[in-house]
Amino acid sequence: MLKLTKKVDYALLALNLMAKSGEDGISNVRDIASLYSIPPEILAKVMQKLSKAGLIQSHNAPKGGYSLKVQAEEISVLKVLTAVEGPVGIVSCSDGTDRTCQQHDQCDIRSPLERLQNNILWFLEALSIRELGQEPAVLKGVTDGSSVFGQPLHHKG
Amino acid sequence: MLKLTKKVDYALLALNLMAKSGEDGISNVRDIASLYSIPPEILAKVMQKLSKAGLIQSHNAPKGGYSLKVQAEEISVLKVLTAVEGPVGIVSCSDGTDRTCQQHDQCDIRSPLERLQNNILWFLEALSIRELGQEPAVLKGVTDGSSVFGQPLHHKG
DNA sequence: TTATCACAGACCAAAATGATCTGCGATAAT
DNA sequence: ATTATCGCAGATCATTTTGGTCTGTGATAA
Repeated sequence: MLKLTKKVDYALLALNLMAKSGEDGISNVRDIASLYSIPPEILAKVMQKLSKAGLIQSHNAPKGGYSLKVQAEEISVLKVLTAVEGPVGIVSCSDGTDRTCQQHDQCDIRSPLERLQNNILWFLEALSIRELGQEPAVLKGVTDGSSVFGQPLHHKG
Repeated sequence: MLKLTKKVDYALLALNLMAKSGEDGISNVRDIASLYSIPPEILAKVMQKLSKAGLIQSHNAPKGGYSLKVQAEEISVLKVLTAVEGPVGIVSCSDGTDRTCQQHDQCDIRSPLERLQNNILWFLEALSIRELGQEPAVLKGVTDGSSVFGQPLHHKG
């Protein structure tokens, strides 16, 4: 529950690798899958979804593969999640998939849960593929205090 | 993906109801299940977990049921989630369940994902059952600006 | 022409989740 | 003491989601 799927993990790993390999670096499915021990067929599907979402550019040819279509800073984790798994919603009622919710009429906790969801989405949108590849030490400098990252788990107690 | 389970939904609904019914209000499974159209057996299990976690107090007798064991302000959504579904982790590697992760050695995105996870957990911990029952208008006053709730979804663009 | 790549979809397996069924134990009211 | 009402416990099954496999097609540079 509240867990990212493996497909998303794979997508993030691949995108992070591509981000590190520079602007026009081309990586193919076979190599990435081999490096991270990912089933090639699965990664292939994931990459296709990222391509359709406009996050990466496909080069369909020998020595081809994929390259980032936009800068790593512009690719948020939320975009990746949405591209791979569809719209994100922590409550089933709020993503339009559950139109037969038995609790809908009596439900009196929707608003706060949706607010909570918006915050999570905001975080996912705020974290870019570029930041994903930063070492903790590097990230630390810009994440203490004002930034949303690196907050303590417990706000009290 | 990233979705709360129905059991958690049920737990939050029940706890919210109990929070509204006052300090020593006792509610039984049958009534709550009936009110929200929840399968009684499911809700029963959920309530038992909440009881074992020390969030509610059981009264095993006729006219019995459950009452809050601690104040609604002290019951965070994270506590509920953990009680009902076990430890929360958005990445499988970080909750100790996946000790055979094929990507572990090569994985270079763990740190930022764990940071992201900590932020989500922090939000879940910051939201209490009491706040869950507040109307949007009521909540709005204390959530604009400094508070973590009610942030805009997009921080840029 | 061919080997290497992406593209596409059907298909199956495993796991998580939701729900049901059955029986037991505690206790207040009668 | 008996009984009806409640929680407690677990095994079991169905459904959905997810992860993975298989087969084949189309594009293109060497």
